[in-house]
Amino acid sequence: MSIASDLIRGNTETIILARLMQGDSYGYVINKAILHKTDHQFELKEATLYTAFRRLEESGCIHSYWGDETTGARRRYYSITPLGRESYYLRKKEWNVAKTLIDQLLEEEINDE
Amino acid sequence: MSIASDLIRGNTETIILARLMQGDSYGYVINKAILHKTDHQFELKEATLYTAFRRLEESGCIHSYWGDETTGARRRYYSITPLGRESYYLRKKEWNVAKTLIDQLLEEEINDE
DNA sequence: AGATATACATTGACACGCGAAGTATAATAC
DNA sequence: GTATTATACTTCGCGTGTCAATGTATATCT
Repeated sequence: MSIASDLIRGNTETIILARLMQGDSYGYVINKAILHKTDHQFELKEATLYTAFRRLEESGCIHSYWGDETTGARRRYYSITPLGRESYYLRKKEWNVAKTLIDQLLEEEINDE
Repeated sequence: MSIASDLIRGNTETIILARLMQGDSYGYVINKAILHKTDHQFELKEATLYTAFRRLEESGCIHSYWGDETTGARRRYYSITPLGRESYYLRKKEWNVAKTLIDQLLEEEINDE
């Protein structure tokens, strides 16, 4: 059972930020890490990943620079900014609030009064 | 702190189904119930609610009929179908899986290897 | 030489949430 | 008696995020 797009929506950026909290990295590796961490149950699609990077950079949450690889394909590295860290904590808090509310609303209670 | 649109996305239909698991009801009351259940922290916007009803009916998860009120505004009642019940359980399962995966991915682990 | 893995980018379609505006009836206030 | 508020549903159009598809480019493996 794969995870529906509409359910990760609103979390992709936070997922990326979480990864960058551990240190600078780049798209391909971040995606592989997500795949690995979820036992291949979930992956961000490339287009989704790279457009999320754009948004995060535009909003000042991350900063990018080209790696100095002398071999292999070029890599665009990303590092999280102070604003990004702040945003990460806030988003996590929001997620936890939302999670609780949704759990509450999905209950099939027999009587709620 | 209100709940972001992108975070409830994918759950609105399940929320409605959860309400209808308790018995037939209509839009206005369902919305008030949600508001009440979450201590006014969350409500489905009218447009969202009613378009979700449309989708659910189109997909055969719910069935609607006009109430026979002799006074007040007309009410369109909804009842959940067997398919709707099935769908409700499935969506809840999916939500729980997604929740776990997302929680896992949002962890700011110091070392994951 | 051809296939596969690495690595990033862009376009266009699609779906959902929602602000805004509208319709209609009944109850309450002044 | 009319103005406001609550009840109740509907539709239009915009914004945003996901993703399939396609393309570019390099290195390694067979």
